Amino acid sequence: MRRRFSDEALELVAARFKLLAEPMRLRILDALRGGEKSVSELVAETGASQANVSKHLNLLFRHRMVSRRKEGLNVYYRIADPTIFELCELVCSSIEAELEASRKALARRPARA
Amino acid sequence: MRRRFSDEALELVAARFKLLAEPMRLRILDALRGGEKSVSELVAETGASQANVSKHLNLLFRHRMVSRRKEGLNVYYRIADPTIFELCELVCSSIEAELEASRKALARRPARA
DNA sequence: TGATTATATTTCGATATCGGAATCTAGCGA
DNA sequence: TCGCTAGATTCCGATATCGAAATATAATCA
Repeated sequence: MRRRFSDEALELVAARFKLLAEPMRLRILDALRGGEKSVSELVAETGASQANVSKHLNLLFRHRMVSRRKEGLNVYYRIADPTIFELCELVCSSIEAELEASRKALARRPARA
Repeated sequence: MRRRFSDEALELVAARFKLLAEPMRLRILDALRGGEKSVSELVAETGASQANVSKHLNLLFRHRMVSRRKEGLNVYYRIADPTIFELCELVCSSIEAELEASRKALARRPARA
């Protein structure tokens, strides 16, 4: 039981991953890729309800993944942590590798059962 | 609602992140950093129950994050997807940045309230 | 074959979190 | 001041998943 990481450290890392473990949050983050957007724009772009988008944005904000700026009635959100996209790219290539492996495993199956 | 990613693609990416969003799985993966280990070794090293370790390993295996080798009564697991560690390093530095930002925010508070 | 050991699987209760619906709040304009 | 609009918050039911406990399976050995 010799441990490289403390429980708290692991909790922090896991919490970070958990933020990205939600399709809708990923969609929101992707929508922000091009620059800041208001909540309504994000609602329009994601197809989710306003309440939902707002909740997700708040969560991301509390973890400093996005930052925000108020202008009149609107609130504009933008990506605060650019490592997000590196993470997603790594995961994407990892998934491609996994799918490719699955494909090959299927192809390796005896031609005539 | 112009979308860069399909729903399925986002589900896949989110599922991948979800795998890493569990402290115990991170601990197991970290234990495998040095090379393959048997289930009992992992149980000893993580302090979790055998059933739990087994379940986590199975989940990781089904997603091809680890692979395994049977030898007699033992089953040896090893990391199959090395991008895991890159992911964790990115997240760690991102967390450090977040904590540093929080620290500075605190320090910026008026000296005498 | 029967016992033992390593691992896997199933069941279960507790907990977390998503999305929907309704409501609240703040800022702007008439 | 009133009403409208953008966004935030609260409450709720449904669903997922963790860990614990018990049990099952499989490989080895006596």
